Amino acid sequence: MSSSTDRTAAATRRAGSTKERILVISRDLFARQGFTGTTIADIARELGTTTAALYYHFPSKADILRGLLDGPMADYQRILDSLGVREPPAAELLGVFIDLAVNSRELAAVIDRDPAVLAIIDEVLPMSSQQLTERVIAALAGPGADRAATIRAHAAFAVIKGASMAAMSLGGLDADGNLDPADRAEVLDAALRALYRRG
Amino acid sequence: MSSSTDRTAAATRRAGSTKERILVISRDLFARQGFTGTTIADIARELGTTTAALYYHFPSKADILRGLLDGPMADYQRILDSLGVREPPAAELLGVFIDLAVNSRELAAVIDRDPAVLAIIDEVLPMSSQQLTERVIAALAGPGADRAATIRAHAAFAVIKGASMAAMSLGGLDADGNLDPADRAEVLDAALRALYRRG
DNA sequence: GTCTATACCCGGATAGAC
DNA sequence: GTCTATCCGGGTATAGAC
Repeated sequence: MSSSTDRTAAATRRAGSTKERILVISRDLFARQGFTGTTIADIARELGTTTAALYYHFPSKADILRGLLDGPMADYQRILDSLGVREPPAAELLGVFIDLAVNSRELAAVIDRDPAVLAIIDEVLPMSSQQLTERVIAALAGPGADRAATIRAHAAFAVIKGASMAAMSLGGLDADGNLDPADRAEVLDAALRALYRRG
Repeated sequence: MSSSTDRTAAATRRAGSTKERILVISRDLFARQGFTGTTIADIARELGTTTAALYYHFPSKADILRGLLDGPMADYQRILDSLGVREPPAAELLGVFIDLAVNSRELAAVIDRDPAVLAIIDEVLPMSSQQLTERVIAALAGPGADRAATIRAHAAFAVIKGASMAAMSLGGLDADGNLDPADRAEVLDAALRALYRRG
């Protein structure tokens, strides 16, 4: 939520610049119909212009997606980098990922739903998105994790994604777009229980 | 399976009928590239024929998908129906879903990844696929479940899908395509811990 | 910055011969 | 059952006027 807010005052008119409006509209449509399932005609219609006008602001459909992704991607990258410096406790790391999932909720669904999106991401990323996930799993599973611990790490990660999405669609967001603290705690606890065996 | 199977041993070569080969090839390609990301030409190439030949066996691309889905769909439906008769303990229900996830592993990814697939499914189904999921969540959460219990049910369901996929990609399948019993137990335990609060 | 018009391609599907 | 040839629609993108 830090990187995505550094807009210049000039670029921020009352309703936002056209470029920003396009991003907002696209984010919404991508979330509902997927990236491939959304046409630039859809976006243009919502924007109230023609498709040609869109291309004045963005050189391609893929660039619109990139514009949407680079905020969350930077956040993700920052988390990954911090893992190299110190190993945070699992509870903290899981909490960070809940917040990331909530902040990029419209994109979260799109990302691991559309193979075309994965291709675009991998095009930009230093490492493949699969490697990215593996890095997180490794951090959750801890050093020298055996097969069972790795599976549990995947389980915990799945809880983060699945249960926070569920909480949000159950109406767990306040006016500012933050997850209800009780819901957040519930998700976090479930993830931690999945991660650690009893006893 | 009486009259249709004794039809000319010639039609049933060692590798199976052309129709079956198309299904196998398609399942594979859909899993790797997604449904929308796979073209009829892709399938035809793999099959060693032209696209026109494909249309002798299937009237449309969507029908190929339907051919792949109706097996797992029937399984799913059977589970749903059994819920009406008796409420199985959560551990049993979760176990059933692990096996379903494993048996339809190539399709599992396709199903909740491609919006186009959801549309095709909803076209055939008596209830929407969203309602289907809700039905399972309700069964897992138990009668009179509050908000927190519902979130935990989603968490457990997410573990089933995420962790069994992970176990499989870690090489947890034997020659017969069954999940390693130890892995299965690990996934099931994690799901149960996610579902039930400690104490 | 936005328009009209259109090029261009690709994917699904069909016609009809063999 | 499979082929060649082709249609058709829709989707991205561009040209050029205003």
